[in-house]
Amino acid sequence: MGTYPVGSYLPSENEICEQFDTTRTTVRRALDELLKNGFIEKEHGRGSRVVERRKSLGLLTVKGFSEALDHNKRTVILQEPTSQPWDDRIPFRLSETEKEGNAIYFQRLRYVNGKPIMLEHNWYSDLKLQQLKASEFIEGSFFKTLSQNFLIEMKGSEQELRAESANAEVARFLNIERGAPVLHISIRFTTSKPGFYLYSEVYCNTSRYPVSNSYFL
Amino acid sequence: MGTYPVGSYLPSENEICEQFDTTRTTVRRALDELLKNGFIEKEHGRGSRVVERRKSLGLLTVKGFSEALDHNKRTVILQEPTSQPWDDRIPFRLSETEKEGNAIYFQRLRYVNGKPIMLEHNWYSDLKLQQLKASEFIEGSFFKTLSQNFLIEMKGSEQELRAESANAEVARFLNIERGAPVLHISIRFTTSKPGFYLYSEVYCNTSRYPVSNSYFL
DNA sequence: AAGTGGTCTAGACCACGCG
DNA sequence: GCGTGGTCTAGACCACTTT
Repeated sequence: MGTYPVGSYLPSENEICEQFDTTRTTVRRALDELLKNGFIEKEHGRGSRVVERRKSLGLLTVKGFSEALDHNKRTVILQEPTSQPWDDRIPFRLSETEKEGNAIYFQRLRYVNGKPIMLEHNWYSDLKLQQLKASEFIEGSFFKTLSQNFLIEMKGSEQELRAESANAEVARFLNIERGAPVLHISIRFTTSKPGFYLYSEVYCNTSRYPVSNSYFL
Repeated sequence: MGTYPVGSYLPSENEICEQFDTTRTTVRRALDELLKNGFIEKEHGRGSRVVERRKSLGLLTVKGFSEALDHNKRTVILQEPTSQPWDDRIPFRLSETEKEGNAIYFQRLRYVNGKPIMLEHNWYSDLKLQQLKASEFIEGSFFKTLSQNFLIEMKGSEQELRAESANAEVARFLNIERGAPVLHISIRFTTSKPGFYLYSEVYCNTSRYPVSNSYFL
């Protein structure tokens, strides 16, 4: 085991099989993961080559902000998780069971290289998971906390994207002029816990850092 | 074989195996495709349920505009494919072989329900594929043409998204005010033909129709 | 011809939902 | 307990690239 420089080829799938005493199917699943996250490119008949990792925020992948690379990041909690009624802004249909309870809401502001870049509103059902404290977030990451403390993993997401003019609140937090264009992303995360979803409304200043996405297969 | 209404469950994977005389692996690959395209949801221990197809443009998937559902769509060619130097606007690194030749460029304006929604600039290397005529596009689709006439399939895409203010050109074509927020998407499509990429710069009016995306696994 | 990734068959075991 | 989807082993054949 080791580290492979950008541009070099990984061992062939069959060699990796021997090295880790496993099968092609499993090795290929692992390589597909690397492919999807932009670490390698596969070349039919030639091999799998390490490519330079994409820059920019990588927001659109399910991995979440904390795992985006290559930038100095900081997150400020603007609103501790609190129980309150569901918000009209959520553009996804809530399930009946979700609607029976309240929402746990929290708000964060995320900085990249010292500049406020993303304003984030988050909700989840208080019937499915207790109220957490932001100070308990593992390494500041909500996803890591769900994974390690509750064995809840992200399975996927649906997103709607809009270019909008910043309203007063967004402009204030992102330190931009009112009316400046911001990228508004509505996300519904599905999780490994049945019926448990996370909803996020994100407002993003993309003038310095574009949001990136990759799609494979 | 038949059609399954929204909300109903598909036969189990084992039943599908018998029905089509194939194996779990293959059936699961097919179901994962349906999952990724938002037709079904899988529920561990219960089954796979047909869900209502997502609305909105579905632009961010690799499938392309023509396969987005549920809207009346029309495409107008603003600029026939022509050979010209590569454009500075493309934010992706071009390969050395691409830079040796010119680009084939074409421009399209796409309407949804009678309103202009997307302004699209497209480039590909003239060294890798001949110049096509827009009138030869199969069902108006560039991707279908590549697939059926040249056996070139889309394998994936990288995208960068920005919220911007419409400049004069974009405002004119999208019939919006200058300075209004538009979603700017830069796309690099990878294809099954080695070294052959498609580059698109898309400007999208998202005030009526948000752009949607799904991400699974 | 040999080696690579792409796809497939065949079958095992596990985790989850439900009766 | 049983059927479901999730993951894995083991191995075959094909398409593509390189020597």
